[in-house]
Amino acid sequence: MVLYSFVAVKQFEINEGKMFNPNSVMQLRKVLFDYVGLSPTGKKTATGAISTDAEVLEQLSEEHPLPAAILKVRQLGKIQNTYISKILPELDKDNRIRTNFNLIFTTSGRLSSSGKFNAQQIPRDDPIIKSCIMAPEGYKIVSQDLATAEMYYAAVLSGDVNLQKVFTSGGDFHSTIAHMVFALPCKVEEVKELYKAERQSAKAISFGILYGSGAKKVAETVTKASGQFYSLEQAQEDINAYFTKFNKLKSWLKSRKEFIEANGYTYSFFGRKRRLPNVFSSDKGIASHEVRSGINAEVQSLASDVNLFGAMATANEVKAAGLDASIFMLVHDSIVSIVREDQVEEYCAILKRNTQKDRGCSIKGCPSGVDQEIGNDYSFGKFEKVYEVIGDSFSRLPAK
DNA sequence: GTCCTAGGCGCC
DNA sequence: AAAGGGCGCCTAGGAC
Repeated sequence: MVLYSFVAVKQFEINEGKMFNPNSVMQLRKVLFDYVGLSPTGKKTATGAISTDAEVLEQLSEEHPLPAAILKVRQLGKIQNTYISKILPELDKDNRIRTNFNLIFTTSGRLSSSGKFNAQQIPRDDPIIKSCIMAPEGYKIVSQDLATAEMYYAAVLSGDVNLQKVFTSGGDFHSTIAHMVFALPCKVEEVKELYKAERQSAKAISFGILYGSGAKKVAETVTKASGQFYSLEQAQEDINAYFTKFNKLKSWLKSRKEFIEANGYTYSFFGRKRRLPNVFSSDKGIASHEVRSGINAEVQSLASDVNLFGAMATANEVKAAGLDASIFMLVHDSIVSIVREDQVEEYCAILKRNTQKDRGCSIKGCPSGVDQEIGNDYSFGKFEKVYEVIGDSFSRLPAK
């Protein structure tokens, strides 16, 4: 194993009298900062200790090859321990694995999944793992998700007509936003290649709004996603431009913040109460965190509820029509089903219609978009270029 | 052996 | 001024 040929690791093992365990954060800190002599990046954990997370290791890998080796150990270990070695031993006699979908555990109204196998954290870009979920002979797997669901409902709730226009105009969501916000002198379809950085900026800001993040986080996200340094000042400038264009969204966010701060709770569109007592905390950090949670809850709850209503309505209609189709997973904004081959077309139409139904929270004349995929397994045939060969070994390629 | 926290990381 | 929302599971390490 390459890891154990590093001088620093050998020295650690001699001095500490034990084998280096790369999964131990405490041991890793010693090796990186005491034995290799790297300088901490400044990033700290929640409790104030020196962080060794993926972002830190990526940064440190510019100084020394060891951090990259640790990253590799973590990536492979995650897949091995969490997925591969979990699935086979937990199979029932019918070769299926059964999990829990918890209906009342989350504050937003989303389901959660737990037990033998968390069905809501299957690696999205790993076709090997995803292809383990197979339809039986004569059946297909149908997966449908709501396109940019939370931004759609942010547009509905805020009543921001400019933001709603992004959905009525069709086209790639983040490209359209970038095109509008930065007044890009090209067609929307050209944004993806001509104005990559602007699109990434728009995307990061959109996500940032849903989560309540600021310019610092936006700058970090864009820098990481683009591989190009993107300054705090640039991020702030872009955020300002964003809110200039979507000023109704801005005022809605502000009014929700004020309501939450004044009342210590909020209600989602369909009437789910979210209690937020920490807004009254004297700790400003805790109080502002609570406000971010509250604003996010309104959007997340609505998007989730719409998906759940769509799933229930679909199940009812499927039952009434006597179709051989059943939903076996819900992943927050997606519905995954198993459908008899000859009924897939009919099923997809039912699913789409029931999901896009106007429940009093749609943009007029523009239902939320849905994306459907159909396949023999959950990888939907995305199998190419999973491995590369390195010498006499092989390595998993980075996802997408 | 069980339970807990910390740190990290998979998903939306 | 700054502020990343919601989950569950992995291992390490320590308390009991």
